Amino acid sequence: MPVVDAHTEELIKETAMRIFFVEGRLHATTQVIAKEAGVNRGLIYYYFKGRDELFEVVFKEAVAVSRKRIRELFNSKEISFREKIREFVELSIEQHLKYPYREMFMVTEINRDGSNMSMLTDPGGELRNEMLHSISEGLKEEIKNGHVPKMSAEQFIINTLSLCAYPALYKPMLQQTIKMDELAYLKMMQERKQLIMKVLFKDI
Amino acid sequence: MPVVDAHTEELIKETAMRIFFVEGRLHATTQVIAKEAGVNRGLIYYYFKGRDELFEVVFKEAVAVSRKRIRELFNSKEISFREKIREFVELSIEQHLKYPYREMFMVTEINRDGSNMSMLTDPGGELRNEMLHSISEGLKEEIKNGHVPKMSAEQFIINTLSLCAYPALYKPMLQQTIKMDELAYLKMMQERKQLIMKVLFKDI
Amino acid sequence: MPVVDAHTEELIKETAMRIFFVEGRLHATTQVIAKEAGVNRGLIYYYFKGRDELFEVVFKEAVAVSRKRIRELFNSKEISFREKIREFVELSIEQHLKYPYREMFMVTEINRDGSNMSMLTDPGGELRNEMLHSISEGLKEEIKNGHVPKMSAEQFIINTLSLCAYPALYKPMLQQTIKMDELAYLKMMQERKQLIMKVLFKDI
Amino acid sequence: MPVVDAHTEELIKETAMRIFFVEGRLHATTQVIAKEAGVNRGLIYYYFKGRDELFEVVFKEAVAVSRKRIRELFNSKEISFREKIREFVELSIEQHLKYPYREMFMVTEINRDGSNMSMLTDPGGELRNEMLHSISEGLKEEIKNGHVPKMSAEQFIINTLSLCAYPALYKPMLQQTIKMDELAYLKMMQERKQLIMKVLFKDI
DNA sequence: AATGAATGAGGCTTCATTCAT
DNA sequence: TATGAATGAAGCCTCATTCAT
Repeated sequence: MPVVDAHTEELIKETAMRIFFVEGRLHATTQVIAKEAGVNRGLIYYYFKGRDELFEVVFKEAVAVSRKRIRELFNSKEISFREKIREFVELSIEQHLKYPYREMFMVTEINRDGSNMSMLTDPGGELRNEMLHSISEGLKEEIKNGHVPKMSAEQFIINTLSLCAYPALYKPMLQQTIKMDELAYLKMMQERKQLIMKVLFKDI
Repeated sequence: MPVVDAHTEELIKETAMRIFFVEGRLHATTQVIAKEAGVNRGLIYYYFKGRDELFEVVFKEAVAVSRKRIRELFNSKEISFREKIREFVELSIEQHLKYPYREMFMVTEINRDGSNMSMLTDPGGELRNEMLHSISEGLKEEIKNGHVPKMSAEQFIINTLSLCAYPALYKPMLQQTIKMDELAYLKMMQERKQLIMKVLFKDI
Repeated sequence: MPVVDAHTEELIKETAMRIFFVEGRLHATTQVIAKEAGVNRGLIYYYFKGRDELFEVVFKEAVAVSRKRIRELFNSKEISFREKIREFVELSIEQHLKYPYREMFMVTEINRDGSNMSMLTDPGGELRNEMLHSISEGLKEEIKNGHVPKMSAEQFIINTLSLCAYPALYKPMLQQTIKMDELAYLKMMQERKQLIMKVLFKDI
Repeated sequence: MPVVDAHTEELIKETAMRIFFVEGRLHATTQVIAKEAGVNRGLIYYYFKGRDELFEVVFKEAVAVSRKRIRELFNSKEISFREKIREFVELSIEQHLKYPYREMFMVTEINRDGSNMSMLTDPGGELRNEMLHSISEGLKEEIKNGHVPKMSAEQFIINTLSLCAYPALYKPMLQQTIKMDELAYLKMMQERKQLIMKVLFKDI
C-alpha cells in the first residue's frame, strides 16, 4: 500500500530512516526494507545504487539539519560560549530522542569492514574542527574564571559529546537493567539538558 | 600441523579476542578467525558450539576480571565513595585501552536481531544495580556538601560511564577527525582519569 | 538463462518428484536437484523455504490425488465393501507403480531424527481411521459368511496394505535377487491386483 | 562406563546394534555411537574400517542366526511345506520384534547412493532362491487342493514376506495413527502368527 | 517505473575420517 | 589399544545484486 502522494523514492528513504535510526534495526536486509515500504525490492537499486548508498543517503539526511544548525550556532559571533554549549546540548539530546539509533549506527559503521567513513567524517569531522576553533577562546575564559576545570578544547568537546550521546547508545540496556520505561527514559533525557550544563560548568 | 605448545582452544580464544575486541573486526567470519589462528575452521566447532558461543565465551572472559574487581570495589565498606568512583574511572579507562572495541561490541550487540542480551545483562545489569545501591548514600552526602550538582544516582552513574566509555567508542573517528595518533589518544585517555574526577566533583 | 516456457517452480517440483519418488534418490542434495532441474540452487530457497519444505510440498502433491480418491471411495454408501477393497488395491498398486519410492520415503521419513511426521500422519493417519470405521460393518459380514478369517478391522487393513506396499518397497531387491526385470516386475504387480483379492477373500 | 568383561569391539557392536536396529536411529553419527558405547570415537576406525563396515558387520550379525535357521528349515526334507511356512512366519515375526528396525534399515539401505547391496543380497538373495526351489513342489500341491489360490512361487513368497514385514516397517506410524501402544502392538504381532497362516491357506 | 525471477558469492555447520601420541 | 585433536569435504541457507520484461 504505497502512500498516495509520496514518491516511491521518498517512501523508501522514510522507511529506511525509520527502520535504521528510529527502530534500530541496522542489519535490516533490502528484502525487509522493501517489504515494509511496500515496494519491489528492485526499486532500491533503481533509485539508489545499492544498500550502502541508501544507507548513506538516509544517514546524511538524518544528519543534515542538525549539522547545519550546529554550524550556524558555532559560527555565530553574537552568542556567548556558554549559550552555544547550552544550545548544542539541547539540540543533541533532541536529535538523540528523534533518532535513537543514529548514534549507534555511527559507532557501528565507524567500524565496518568496507566502511568508507567518508559519509561520517564530513558531518562529524569538519564539525568538530569548527567547534574546536569556535570554542577555544570562550573555553579559556571559563577556565580562567574557574568555572571549568583546566582542560584542552578537545577534552571539553569529548566531555560534552559523551554526556549527550552515551545514554542514547545504551538506551536498550538502560531500559532493561534499570527497568526504565519509555516515559522514564524520556524524562531522564530531558533532565539531562540542564544537568549536563551543571556538570560542564561548576558555577551553575 | 598442530601448533606446538599452544593449546589450540586457547589460541582460538586469544585470536578471537584480538580480532573482536582489540582490532574491532566484529563481523569477522569463522573462516577468518580460523585462518588467523592458523587452525582448521572445523576446530571452532570442535571447541565451541559455533560462532556465537565463541563470541560469548570470549566476551565473558574479556569482562570477567573487571567485573569482579568492580563488584569488590563497590561492595567494600572501607573505601570512601569518592575513592570508589576514582578507582572505577581508572579501571574503566584501563579496560577501554586494553579492549578498545569491547564497548563497541556491546553497543552493537545490544542491538542485534537475535541478541540474547543475557550475556550482556549480567555484567552490565546487575553491576549497575549494585553500583546504584552502593553509591546512594555517598552521593547524597556529596550533593549536600555542594560538591556534586543535585541529581539521581542513575544520572550520576550515567555521567560517569559516559565520560569513560565514549572516547573508546569513537576512537577511530577521533583519530581521523582530530588527527589524533595512537600516542596522543593514549595520552588523552590517561589525562581523562583525573579530568573526569574534576568534572564529576566540583571541588577538585 | 531461464527455461523458456516452464514455470520454474513447477520445474523444480517435477524434478524433485522424479528424483525423490520415481528414482528413489531420497538423499539428493539441493545442489543436485537444482542442477538436474537446470536452475540456480538459490531458487530452491526462493520458491520454497528450504530443502525440507520442497520435500514436503512434493510429497503432499504426490499423495494428494490418491488420498482424495481413497477418501471418496471409503465414504461412499453405494459401493459394496468388497468393491471398496478391490478399488483400493488397484489404486494402491497403480500409485506404487507411478511413484515406486514414495512408500519407501514414508518408511524412511517415519524414522528420521527431526521428522515432524505431520506431513505423513494426515494422509496415512486420518485415512486409516476413516477406513477403519468404513469397513467395520462390511468386514463383519464377510467374516460371518466365512469368506474372511476372523480378525479385527485393524488386522484386515494391515494385511491389505502389506500386500500392496511391500513389493514396492523391495523393488530393487526383487529385481536383483529374483532377476526380475522392469517388465516382469510390472507384470507381477498387475497380477497382484487380482491375486491380493484372492488372498484376502477365501471365496474368490 | 565400559562394561567390565566386554571387549571394546563387542561393546561397539552391541551399541550399534541397539541404536540401529532396536531403536531405529539409522542416521546416528559415529559421534553418537561412540558416546553411547562409552568409547573413543577413533576406536570405531580401529576396529572397523569406518561407519559403513560397522554397519555391515552389525547387520550381518543381526541376520546371521535367522538366516541360518531359515536355510536349515527350507532345506529340511522332513518338514512339510505348510510347517515350513508356519515356522518361517513365526521366526520372521520374532525377528521383527527383536530388531524392529532391521527391516527398515534394509529398505533404506537398498536405496542408498553408494550402497553396495552386497551385504543385503546375500541374506536376502540366495535365501529367496533357496526358498523358491524348496517350496515349489509343496505350493503346487496346495494349489491343486484348492487351499491356496493359483499363483507363482514368487508371488507366494512375496505375500508371506509382506504380511510379516510390513507391520514392522510401519510400527511408528501404526502406533501414532491407530493409537497402538507397545503392548497392543506386541499383542497384534503375536496374533498375526496364526492370522497370516489363515490368510495364506484357505482351509485353516 | 516497476516487477518477479534469477544469480552467485559467502557464511555457518556437520560429520566421517585420519593422525600423533 | 586408546585418546583427543585435527582435517576437509559437503551440505544448507542468506542476501545483495542484476536482469528481462
